[in-house]
Amino acid sequence: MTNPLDHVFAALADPTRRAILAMLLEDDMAVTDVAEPFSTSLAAISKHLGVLADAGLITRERRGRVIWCRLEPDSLRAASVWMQGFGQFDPVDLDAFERFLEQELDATSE
Amino acid sequence: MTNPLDHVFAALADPTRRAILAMLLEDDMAVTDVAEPFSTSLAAISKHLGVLADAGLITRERRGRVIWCRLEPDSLRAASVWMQGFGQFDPVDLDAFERFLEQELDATSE
DNA sequence: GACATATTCAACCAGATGGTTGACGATAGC
DNA sequence: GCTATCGTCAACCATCTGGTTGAATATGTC
Repeated sequence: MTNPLDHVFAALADPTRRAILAMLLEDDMAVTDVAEPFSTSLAAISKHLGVLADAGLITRERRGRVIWCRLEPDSLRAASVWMQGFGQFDPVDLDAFERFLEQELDATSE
Repeated sequence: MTNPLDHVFAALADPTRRAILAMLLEDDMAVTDVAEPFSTSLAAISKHLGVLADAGLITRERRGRVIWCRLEPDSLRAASVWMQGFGQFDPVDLDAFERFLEQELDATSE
């Protein structure tokens, strides 16, 4: 009834969550470390991580006291295929991608 | 403050709106014709079209009594670049895209 | 001008969303 | 066992969202 794409796109619609994904692109992170650069509460970030996990965009694994978050890029495949089908865009332009990430991270820290 | 990507992804998060975009992929359409296959009210579809227009995904042009809706695929480019940057996915797989569209349109008519 | 068609607007409603704070459960270290 | 740390849960709040219905606006036709 609810399409997986619903959850993926809804998860991506929030700038905080996109910033979190960008951070996880670098490396796996503990929840506390994910929350550190944001001015919102840890509980709010925990909720965001829940939304990302429900969409399949990340997985969380407890190791001792710490819960590690890992990006699951394959979960974006369906959504990416959907969008490419509309635009028939050029192949991956990583320079443009870098620019977007910087722009978004700047906006986050404002 | 609000990123354009926010609006694009939020617009794509709704299955009715994705179905509308798929319909417009075929050809430009009048608002009434867009609404026809859906069981919701015309006013609801009009709101969806407003969301899509705000995100830049469609444009609307009045010609006489009728307002024509046109897909603006270029507006997906930024979002597509963002996603491809994460997944480094294969180039466009149009077969997979067709399957998604069919799946979504089936779900819409249920 | 009167009427029909096409579309939006306004007011409303129920439910989701993103945020907060404070309490709670789980684990590590002393 | 006590205590500090990591993270979630629960309750609450304001705002957004997707839907409705009925009125309003704009255009075409007679």
